[in-house]
Amino acid sequence: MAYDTAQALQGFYGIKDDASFDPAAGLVPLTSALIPPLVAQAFGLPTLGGVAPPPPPQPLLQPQYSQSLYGSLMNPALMGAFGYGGPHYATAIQQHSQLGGLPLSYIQALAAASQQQQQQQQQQSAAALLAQTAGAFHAHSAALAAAARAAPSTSSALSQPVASASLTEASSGRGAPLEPATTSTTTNSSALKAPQPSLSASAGSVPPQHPLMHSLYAAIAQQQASYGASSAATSYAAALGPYAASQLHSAYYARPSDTTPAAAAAAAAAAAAGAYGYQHQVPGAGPYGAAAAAFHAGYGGSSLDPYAALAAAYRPAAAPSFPAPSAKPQQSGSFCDEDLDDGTTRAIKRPRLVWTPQLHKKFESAVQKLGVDKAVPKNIMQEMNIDGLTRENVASHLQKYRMLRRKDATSSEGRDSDTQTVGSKRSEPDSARQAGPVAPAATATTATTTATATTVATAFNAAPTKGTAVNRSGAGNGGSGSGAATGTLAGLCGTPVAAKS
DNA sequence: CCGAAAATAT
DNA sequence: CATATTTTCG
Repeated sequence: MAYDTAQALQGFYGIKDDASFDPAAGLVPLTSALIPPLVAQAFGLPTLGGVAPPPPPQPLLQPQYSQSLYGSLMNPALMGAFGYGGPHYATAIQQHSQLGGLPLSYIQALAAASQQQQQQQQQQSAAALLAQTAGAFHAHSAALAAAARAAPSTSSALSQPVASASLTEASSGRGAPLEPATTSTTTNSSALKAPQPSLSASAGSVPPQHPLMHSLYAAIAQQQASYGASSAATSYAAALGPYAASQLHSAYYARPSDTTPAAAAAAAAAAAAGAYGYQHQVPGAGPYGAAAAAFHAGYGGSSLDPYAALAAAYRPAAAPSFPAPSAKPQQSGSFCDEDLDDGTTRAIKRPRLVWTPQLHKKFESAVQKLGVDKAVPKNIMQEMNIDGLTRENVASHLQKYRMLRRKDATSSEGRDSDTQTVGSKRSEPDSARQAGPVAPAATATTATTTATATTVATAFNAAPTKGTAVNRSGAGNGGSGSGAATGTLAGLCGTPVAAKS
């Protein structure tokens, strides 16, 4: 029988009650199958495939502490802020972690997971491995950015991602190093080159770097070299292109409010998990992490990525995310506009918005709140008040929404219609004083509330991809009907916004 | 700014 | 290939 990831995870989670392992605390377990040997090696971890390290009885770390370490480990910038290299830091690591400075809890997670996925890992083909490696990179960047997002006093400076900055600068090839693969067909050639400079750059020009990071980059570089000519390199490179992009993006998503180490860890973990296709929606995990993951998942989508499917499948379950231009007007400008630096940096495309159920819910209620005739993009957008959401986004969604409604109305409500006119909405059932030019849809839409609502909702919530029936288990919030999810929503709405207008 | 249709991305 | 989202256009 097929290996049940959901079950495995569940079992995994069941093992501990300790806060250190509580996903809600921000530590999302990464299973061994998800951790490429390469990474393990770079981090000085014992080979996970072989000897499964016995899961230590109890975590020694204070959850918060481990999270901090985790976060800092993944983020050079953060480490700088933490005064990495200082005696305090060193001591802390030495004292609390036995393996390469990784938080014990993290290691434990790997260990536990490895026991369960050992088999699988052994069977992985070279291709899968490759894809994984790429995925790891991706995950790393996601985590990196996510962590950076919460860097204590650095957050504001993050609008100009440290790493990415050096990446772009160093990769003097003003060509299109960071180009996130414009056309799928042209991806190959250009993408093949992109990663090269990126790697060397990040390895060399990021000042305060944790030794482990060096190892990682070194290992990856090495790996890359060995794959250099093979066709496989293509996929690897392709996967790496997004690496740069995702890093830049997530940095832009930085939110001033999200500055606690815990949040950082949560975000980092979630992001990493997401990048791996493990959009395991953990209750309480920072909405930002989830959001980031959702976005990043979109970038991991190499057809060779074994986890791409999962990522896709999970995407809708994640908290809605938006390229938050940030609350600060001064910085917000830099978002979608191209950096004028010196031509080395290219404009970054705003990531595709994913209309998650939560987001759609907001949209819907906004539409209801406003009347039929007031429900136009701009108003809806304002009503929703979601950071980073653009009018275009709404307009588009509205178009689709109306389309569905119309279709639905006509098909299921042919004659008796109005019976349901129920006004779950107030404010203008009869204010149809708009005899004018208005849309023909108006009438149809007004009625059928209930009937269509369901259908529409369904249509909107339907998961995009097929495949992977795998776990959706723990997540649970994918459902449309159920309430909850409020927490996430709360996290979503934040500062008013922006985007360029 | 709106809405529809074309173009892309997934 | 079908959809979801983004862009373009009137």
